[in-house]
Amino acid sequence: MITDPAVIDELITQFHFLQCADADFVRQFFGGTKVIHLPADQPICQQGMQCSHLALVIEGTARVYKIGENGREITLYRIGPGESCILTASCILSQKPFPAFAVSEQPIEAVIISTSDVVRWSNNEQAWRDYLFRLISERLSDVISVVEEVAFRRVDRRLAGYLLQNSDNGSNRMQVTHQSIASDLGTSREVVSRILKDFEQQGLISITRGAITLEDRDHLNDKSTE
Amino acid sequence: MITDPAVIDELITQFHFLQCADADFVRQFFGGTKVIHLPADQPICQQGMQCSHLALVIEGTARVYKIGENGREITLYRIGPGESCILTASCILSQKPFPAFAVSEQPIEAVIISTSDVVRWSNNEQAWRDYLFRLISERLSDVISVVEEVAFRRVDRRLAGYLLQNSDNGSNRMQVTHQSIASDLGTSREVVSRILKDFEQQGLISITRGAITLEDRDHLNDKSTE
DNA sequence: TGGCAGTGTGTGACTTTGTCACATACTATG
DNA sequence: CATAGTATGTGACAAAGTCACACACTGCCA
Repeated sequence: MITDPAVIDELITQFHFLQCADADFVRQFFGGTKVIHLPADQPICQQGMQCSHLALVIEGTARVYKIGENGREITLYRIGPGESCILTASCILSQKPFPAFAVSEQPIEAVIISTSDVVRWSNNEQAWRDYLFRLISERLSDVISVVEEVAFRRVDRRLAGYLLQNSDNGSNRMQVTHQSIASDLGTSREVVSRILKDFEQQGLISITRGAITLEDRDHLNDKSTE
Repeated sequence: MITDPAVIDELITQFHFLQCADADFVRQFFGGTKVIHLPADQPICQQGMQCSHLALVIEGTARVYKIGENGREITLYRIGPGESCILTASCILSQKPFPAFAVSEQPIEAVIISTSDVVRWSNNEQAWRDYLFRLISERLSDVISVVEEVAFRRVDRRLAGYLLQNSDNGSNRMQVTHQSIASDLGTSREVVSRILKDFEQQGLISITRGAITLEDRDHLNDKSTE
């Protein structure tokens, strides 16, 4: 049961379906759910698990990823505020095991919904169902983009794009390890290190332990698209 | 408008949602749709297109794939009888352009549904919405599997598995070009040719122009999992 | 019936990417 | 300030992708 008016307010602004839904559903929603907090770097879902709850993220982010036989990882997509782990929903409704892993990256505040509510609302509440459908469509697009990336684009170009996207546009700095980049891109740490060193020698970035600073966004952009 | 009782019968057996839906919807469905026929190897969707119709496949198959900058292709999934191009539905409902290509492989018989019907039924008819949701969930799983394959598995192993899955289990024969295999796996023709020749020299398969015969399924299976 | 276009396959040289086995360097903490 | 844990560097090699061809098979038409 959620009663804190501040939380209720925040939820209503972040989750559009609560605005579209009828009052009865909204009452049910706040009556049957609760807010949880999760520290950073906690495993959320294990591959093969049966999902017992669905989480709607209010604050923080999670990363959904695959692990290969060799132990390498690749990020499928991230879940941020206003979103939810749609794979979980999909698993609940199709009663299949979760096909990937998920961990919290920043500390997470989320609404927890039981499987029975997920199923019941999916049957009864159009706004809720639209929300799920839209989200899963977006994930499908995301994952298709990942396929395109790994199947066709060279690692150095993907890496250049990655740096541009994930660095603070003002300070041009980002706190990351080569390993974490490799895990996002689905390649190995050594490859990332090599290419980064290349970029550094070309004056595009500078590298320190645990952080990278972009020195020349323009040429990096050329690299990423060339 | 669909009136042929044989077609109606076939549709009802193949599309489960027509059995769950209420009589009124079923009447609407057959009243507002029509059956089309499409020869093999016809483009169905182009990347970037706005989808104007949704097709439910009765007979035949289609291939949904991505094309990379270099012209290489990779198959995301196939659409068979009882299924539909869920990406189309997703595009219709989220009003985004289609993010891939689709072509017919065998000649296709399909039911065509207008976007307005897709949207209206999604709002009103639970059986229909469940059908779409289940299908899109499956596609998401499919595409996640593709990511896993291309990101982590070696091409020779993937190819061995591909041969086992796509050959006739009785005759052990399959009619394919190396190029078409490459396009499914997301690699290049040369790589496929080289590995196939390897397999042939090991006595696992025999190769003729446009066809492959499996000679030793057991060892091929070892190859695919080793 | 021989030539010819279109399609399918083979090959070698080279680049890029992934793997393995290390060495080295930085950082926090007791 | 020693040391364990984490982060990065490196060289040798294997796997995969690219490029520029050569060559072979098939169907068709003059």
